[in-house]
Amino acid sequence: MLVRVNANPSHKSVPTELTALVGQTSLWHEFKYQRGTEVFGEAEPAEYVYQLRAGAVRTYKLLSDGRRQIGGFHLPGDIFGLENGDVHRFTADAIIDTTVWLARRENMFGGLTEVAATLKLVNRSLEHAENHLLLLGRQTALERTAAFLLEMDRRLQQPALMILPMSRRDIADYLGLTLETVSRALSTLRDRGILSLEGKMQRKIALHDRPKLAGIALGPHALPGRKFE
Amino acid sequence: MLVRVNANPSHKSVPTELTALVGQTSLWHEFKYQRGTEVFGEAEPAEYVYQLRAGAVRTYKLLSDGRRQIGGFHLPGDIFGLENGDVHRFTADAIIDTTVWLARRENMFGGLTEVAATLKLVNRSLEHAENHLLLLGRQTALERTAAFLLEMDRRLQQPALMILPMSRRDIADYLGLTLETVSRALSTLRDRGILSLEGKMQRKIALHDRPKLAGIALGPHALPGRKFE
DNA sequence: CGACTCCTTGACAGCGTTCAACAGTAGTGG
DNA sequence: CCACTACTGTTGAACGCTGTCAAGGAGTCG
Repeated sequence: MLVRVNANPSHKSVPTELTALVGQTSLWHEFKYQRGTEVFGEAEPAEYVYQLRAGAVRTYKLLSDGRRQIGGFHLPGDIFGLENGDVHRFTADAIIDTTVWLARRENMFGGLTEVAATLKLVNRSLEHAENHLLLLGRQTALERTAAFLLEMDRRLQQPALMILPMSRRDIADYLGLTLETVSRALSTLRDRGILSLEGKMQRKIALHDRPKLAGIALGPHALPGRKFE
Repeated sequence: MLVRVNANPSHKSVPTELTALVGQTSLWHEFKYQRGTEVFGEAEPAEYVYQLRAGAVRTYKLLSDGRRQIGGFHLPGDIFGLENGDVHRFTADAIIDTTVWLARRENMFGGLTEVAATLKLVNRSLEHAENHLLLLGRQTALERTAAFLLEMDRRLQQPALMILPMSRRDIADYLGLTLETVSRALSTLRDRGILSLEGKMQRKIALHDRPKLAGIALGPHALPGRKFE
């Protein structure tokens, strides 16, 4: 039997946003990063804008003793590296083998369309960060895990089988938890029949009850008929 | 004996930013909010830009069961209400009696200078949110409290005596803690000689050892000579 | 096959929450 | 001016969620 697995990345790219940022397509170059390698580092000058073609990227901050907070994951179609201003405020590296298109930021002339397109992207990042704040500050481990799954599900266009590129540790560092707690939360959701963990490495997840998952993500008092983004 | 208490607000206003956003000064109007009243609500259309003249404002999100996450505090000189896009993603209300200058956003013509000034402000909000993420996701109660004090100290221009407008509950909801934990953390810092809590309502704080406080905020492995923003 | 990584699960500990009591202050109205 | 109430903040005690430590299985790679 055939099931839809994740989504076709090419459908997600938004050419309008690209051309608004850097007019000529010819200024974009393809580049590949091996799994685990750094795309850019925190505090480095932000020279390029990236659009992810294939693979996955995580952006994070580190504390001096190694604690890590992942700010977000970038999936095919996403534009990133721009939401940082002139200097990167995060480190970005490839979770799996990754292909990007990149353009020098100096090729952006600072015209109205470019600044407006940048504003739109930065604003989107801000909105994501704001939701992330509520998650980290005020939600339980189970709620965070449910919210993470729903976010990935939405961004992968609700595939029948979701293939996560990131490890349990990555998820934990995104959710402000430990990998053990994430693992336990996923097991709990499995035991409740909301999802099933498939495949040998357990990175394939099938969601069986999205409404119930959303109910968990929104907290105990969220009514069944409630809408969510 | 006289000590410097907080800072003179008027020195903080940045006329350049204001005029870049809305050219004519005449388009700004003064408005007052009583302590506890709402400036704007989440999901409302963002009609105005605000500059805080006096008082203090908190912006926050609520979960359906009442859990609250404060995204930030606005102090005299700050511009806010713009970092939300077309629709407010936070509720904002006055912590104490507050005076603002406001201008209709429709008076912003979307020209290059205005969009560029907006981008700068939104980018600043994003940077703040990103640091907040690390705080909420990966720092302990004592570290969060130390970081909060340093942020306020910096924004009030390191006064000899810091007068906080917000309650322990507000601080807790900003730091993702309970008010009891914040109170205990402050007592711990007092017992260590890093600060003293003064005044009847304990909202006056004098910092005695900023380097040590910074050492706590950055985590156990931060070396003494380390730089911080 | 051996070394390594990734994930799950169990047992236990601890940090922060919850529940509670108490004191001091502000606000209100008589 | 005082009584009354509501609010704010501190502190103590016990609980519980999540972290820590540990073991074991399963997959991958050379």
